[in-house]
Amino acid sequence: MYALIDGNNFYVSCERVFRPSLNNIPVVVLSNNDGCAIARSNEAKALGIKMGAPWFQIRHLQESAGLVALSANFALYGDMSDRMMSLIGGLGHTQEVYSIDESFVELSGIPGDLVERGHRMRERILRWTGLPTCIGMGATKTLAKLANHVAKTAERKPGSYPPHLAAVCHLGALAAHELQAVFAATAVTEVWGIGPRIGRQLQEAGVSTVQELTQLDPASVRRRWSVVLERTVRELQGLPCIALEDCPPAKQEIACTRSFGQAVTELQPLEEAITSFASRAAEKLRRQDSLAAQILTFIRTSPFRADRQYSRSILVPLERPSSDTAVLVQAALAGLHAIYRPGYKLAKAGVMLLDLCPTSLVQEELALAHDPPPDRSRLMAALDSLNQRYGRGTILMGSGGTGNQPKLWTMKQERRTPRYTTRLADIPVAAA
DNA sequence: TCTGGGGTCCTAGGACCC
DNA sequence: TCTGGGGTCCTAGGACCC
Repeated sequence: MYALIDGNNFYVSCERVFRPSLNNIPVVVLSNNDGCAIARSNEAKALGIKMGAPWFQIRHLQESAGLVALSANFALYGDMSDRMMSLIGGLGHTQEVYSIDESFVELSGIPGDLVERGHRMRERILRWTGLPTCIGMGATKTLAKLANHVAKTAERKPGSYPPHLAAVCHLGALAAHELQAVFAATAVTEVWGIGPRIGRQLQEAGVSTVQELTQLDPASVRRRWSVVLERTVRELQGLPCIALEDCPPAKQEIACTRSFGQAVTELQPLEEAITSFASRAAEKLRRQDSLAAQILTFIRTSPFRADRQYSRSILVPLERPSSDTAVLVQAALAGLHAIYRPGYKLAKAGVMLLDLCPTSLVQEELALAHDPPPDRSRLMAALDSLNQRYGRGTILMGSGGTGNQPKLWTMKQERRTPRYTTRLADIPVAAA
């Protein structure tokens, strides 16, 4: 038995904890670069704002409907997430932190009324962190996800499901006819693992509700679609096919990519950007104690513009696996020089570290032709601790440009709230 | 004017091996 | 005249997730 707990409209809810004036009004949180809406309050959803809606298309709602938009404040959301996750751990034996706002919890053998336990957990999270949540429970992870969808929808849209399923929904506790009614009232596109593409194909095959999906034969689903969809069908039928991952595996690739605040055509600002992306990626790599054997650099124009398009990437193999910022930056810049062409309005660039392996498993080599490169792991450790203590960007590679002058390529963040919980200077002051 | 970032898994097809 | 079968590894691309 599994539970899935997630924060309602998570980023918006984090902002509301520190700015109660945002309660009961339409609020969206914008993606990096203030590009599009990535979180919406219920009031914003009611205005018809879709997930991912470009900001320039909805900004008129500021005047006409009192919409408030905020730039994403990931330092705040990450810290609020840590607080919420540590509470959620108390719900069962093992916990998988699935995303910034979701956890699966294994519930087998937990005595007592699970629905009541779920309601108590919601109340505790709300009282201790200020964050509203919903909880779904079921025999498999896919059913728990589905139950969570039912819990949220029943709360937000009265009449869509029986009211006693709001906020906490345990599919395993329903009578058979009640479960079938829930399945019949839910579209296949709400199922975890079914995206727009497969959803369309299912509907063309006459399968539009979860109830119809659960009646398909898994083997035929595998032949017609794939083993992935077969697992989804079996999970909906109650057979666990996806295990809980209580200790997250090391990443197999690490990326740092950004859209620019404004178009870039010159090489020099691109070098600064690529330097900073590679440095940041190297930092993440060292945090998981791994080395990269290849690095990919890419640049591209905006596919939304009518301008001449340019999009290229290049994979640069390293002589030996490394997590050294200088080595990775140098390789990334070599890649950039190979693919850069003047005259294009570039909108985005990025760096990806590939072919990762744990530092402890790296293949040693015979020093035949020349001496091995100097070991700079202590230098990197010092760099990381300085940047952690005094703030990101305290120590930079020279090709990243000096920290003082404003950079045209950095992203737009015109509406970011303070880092209330992670910077001393930003801690809110309570008036007496 | 203006459209995010960071991941995973699966499959098909080519190259190569014996 | 007549040219196999079985396997692995790698890569690119598709689909999905939040």
